[in-house]
Amino acid sequence: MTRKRLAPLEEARTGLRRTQILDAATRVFAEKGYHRATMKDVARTADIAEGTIYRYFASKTELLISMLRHLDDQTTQAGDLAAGLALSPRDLLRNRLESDLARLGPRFDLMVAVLPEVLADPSMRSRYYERIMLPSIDGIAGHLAARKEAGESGVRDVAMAARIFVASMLGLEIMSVLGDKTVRAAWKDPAGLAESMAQVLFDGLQARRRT
Amino acid sequence: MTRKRLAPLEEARTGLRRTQILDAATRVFAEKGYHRATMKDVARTADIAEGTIYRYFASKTELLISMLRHLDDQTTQAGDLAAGLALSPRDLLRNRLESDLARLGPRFDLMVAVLPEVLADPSMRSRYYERIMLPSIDGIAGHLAARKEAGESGVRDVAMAARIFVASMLGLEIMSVLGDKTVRAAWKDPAGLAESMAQVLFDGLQARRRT
Amino acid sequence: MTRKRLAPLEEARTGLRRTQILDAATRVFAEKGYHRATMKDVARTADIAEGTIYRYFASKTELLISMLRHLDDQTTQAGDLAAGLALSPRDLLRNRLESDLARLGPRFDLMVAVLPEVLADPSMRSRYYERIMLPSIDGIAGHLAARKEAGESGVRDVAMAARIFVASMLGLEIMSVLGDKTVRAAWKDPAGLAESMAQVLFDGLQARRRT
Amino acid sequence: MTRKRLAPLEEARTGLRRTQILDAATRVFAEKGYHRATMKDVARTADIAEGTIYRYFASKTELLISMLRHLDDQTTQAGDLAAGLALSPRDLLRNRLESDLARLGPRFDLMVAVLPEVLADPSMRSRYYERIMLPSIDGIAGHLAARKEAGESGVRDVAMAARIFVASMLGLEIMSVLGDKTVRAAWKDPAGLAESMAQVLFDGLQARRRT
DNA sequence: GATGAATGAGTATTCATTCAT
DNA sequence: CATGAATGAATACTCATTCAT
Repeated sequence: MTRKRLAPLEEARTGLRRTQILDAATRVFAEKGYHRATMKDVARTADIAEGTIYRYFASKTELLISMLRHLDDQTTQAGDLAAGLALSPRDLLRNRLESDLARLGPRFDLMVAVLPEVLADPSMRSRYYERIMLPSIDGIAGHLAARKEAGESGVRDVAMAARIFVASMLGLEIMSVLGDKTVRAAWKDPAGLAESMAQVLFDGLQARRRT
Repeated sequence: MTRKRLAPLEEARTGLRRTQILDAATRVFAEKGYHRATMKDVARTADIAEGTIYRYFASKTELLISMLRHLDDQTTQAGDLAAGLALSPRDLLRNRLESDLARLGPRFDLMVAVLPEVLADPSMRSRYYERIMLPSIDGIAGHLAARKEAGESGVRDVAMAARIFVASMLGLEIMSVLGDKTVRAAWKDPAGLAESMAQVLFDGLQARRRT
Repeated sequence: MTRKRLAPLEEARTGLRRTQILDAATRVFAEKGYHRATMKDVARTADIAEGTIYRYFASKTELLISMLRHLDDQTTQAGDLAAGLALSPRDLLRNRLESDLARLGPRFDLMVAVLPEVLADPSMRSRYYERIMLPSIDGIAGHLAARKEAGESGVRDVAMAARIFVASMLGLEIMSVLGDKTVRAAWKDPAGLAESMAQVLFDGLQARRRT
Repeated sequence: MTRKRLAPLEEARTGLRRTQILDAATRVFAEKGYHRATMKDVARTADIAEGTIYRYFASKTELLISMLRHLDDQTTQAGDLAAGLALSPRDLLRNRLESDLARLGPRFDLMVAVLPEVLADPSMRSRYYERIMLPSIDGIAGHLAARKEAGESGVRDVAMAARIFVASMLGLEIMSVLGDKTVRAAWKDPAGLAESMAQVLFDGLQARRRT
């Protein structure tokens, strides 16, 4: 009863704490890597006591999974955004890229923090793949298929094309993490990057450009 | 002294042991992740005693760095191979892809073993980037620039295009690690994958296909 | 001051709360053991907040000591009860057993909760021994001595006999805690158990039975 | 291969280490109680490093269980010793007591170390009961039954009588742990204690003594 | 050289206790 | 008075590394 009555207040406070901890963890994991980062580091960064973390997250792993869920949510939202639109492939590409890039502020650190451990831990790979990567791929594949039927795209293997598309985004993110200055600079000019990728991915590398 | 006198024999033996250990480490790191894998795991897999590893590698980190150097060497060799050829962009793409795919047997596990930890550890990121990724990028950028000058390619931003190219390869590898069946299947048919990528990356996604 | 003025009301309320907490602690300690039981467990069982416990008991240890004092009081009362009676040894035995068994409802859990920790903690052993066990022993020894003088008992070593008597009761309680079904069943029929013990302890195990 | 060949030497060393650790743990657990004793305490007492313990025992719990097994073995051996003999109940009693007391040197500390935790932990109660207590009880009950058939004992409820017998031993041990000087002194004179118990348990407390 | 037992620093996690509301 | 969120000391356990054999 009392528990339910104070719910809104409590929930707000709980949410804040969770966010506070998640943010700290994101920063620390991104900086030192999941394993090298200690719970003490996270606590210190969040400016709370070690024990407090465990009131909000059952374990270090749970912390990581919650971070994954964040990525998850954002991906879902992005997918929904693009879902209703009937864009040309080129515009889909642009739209997609710009929205991806827009979400990058929060997402980038999150990716850096989460991805290495996801790649390293077999049990997390499938989780990440199914909840985050596959929805992205399927969303794009759906669009491509629609455009192809409408005769606006000549791609033969839609499934593979969508994968190449997503792969190039992921690859660029990793390249950025690795410190490539060209990519990092491009990242700061979403429209420009979108155009570059559109050019390569859409027009291809051949001489005859789209007019 | 003694070291020098027995050099050939010793070196051969030493090389074998090192390879044996490195192979074991690659397998174990790829499977469980660098941190979750213990030196005991590596020793067991290499079928030697724990202490023996330390006769060939100063530390666990050193083991990882040696694995990085392997990737390094292979990349360099591959770069050299392609360096002399004056291919059309499309053929460069194909050539590159097929050679990459050909090196995949040994390289794939190595990537899986090494990449997550490279991404996680700031001090390794630059090492990996400069020794492995940048040479790849530069090699491709050089070709593209040459082709562009020869009027065979209409790419505007050569640096970025090369990065997108490399990024898509990297992204596909990661996707494969994550368990994507489509990519894994494609991986087994190098020529087909090369063609798919050539189509997307070279011809682009637009309606008018190159014929 | 305020404390004194509201004394009766407060005391009553305080007593209730204390009892409520003590009961909960008894149940929880008996079930999970003193160390495995957390203050949270106790609070939850008592249906109050964790912090509240500390208004009535200074610490977890204090809680245990208070439980000991309960056992203490009951033992003293029981001793007093039997003190005035001039029973035959056999009737003393029976009387004693039945009163012990009668007090078992509350005492049994208390014993289970308290004894293991008492045995484990050197500083509590003497406390328990002097306040609870020794009075029991002395009470019985006194009776035996009186009966012996009256020529009604042939026990040589009264002190030891009393100890064996008390030890067998204690041993049976422990056996019951350990799950022995025979003892547990006997426990439910106090008169029967008293008779069994009387037979063994009083008549002994030899062939010639008292009739 | 090599593993098997060095077995005898290794086994001896392993056995020594195990004993060394078990002894230290026994001492420390008996002195401070299982929970208050830290693995560091055990290591320090055994004069080894903390980590070494874990080469021989998987966990602190495992250490305790191994101690239980020791009690177990001793009980079994004792049971076997008495098994073949066809003693009168009184001599059985004596025999039993003396052998129990003889085993007390090693067993006493072990009991003190193990019993409190056994009583406190529900999951260990049954283990202790079934492996240690029940065999003792059954051994004695068997003898009593045999004697009863031979007309040498008039006990009605053999099962209960055996339990009372074992209970009194257990109770005395606990009393000794609690610091009772009379029992401790008696403990040092096994024959005397056996006689006292024989007198109480066998002849009973009544006036008419066995002639 | 090879071995693997021993080491002990390092860490996630628990839980009695405190104190602002 | 009651609450329960916050605290941080305490501790079991792991694992890279060493070194006597």
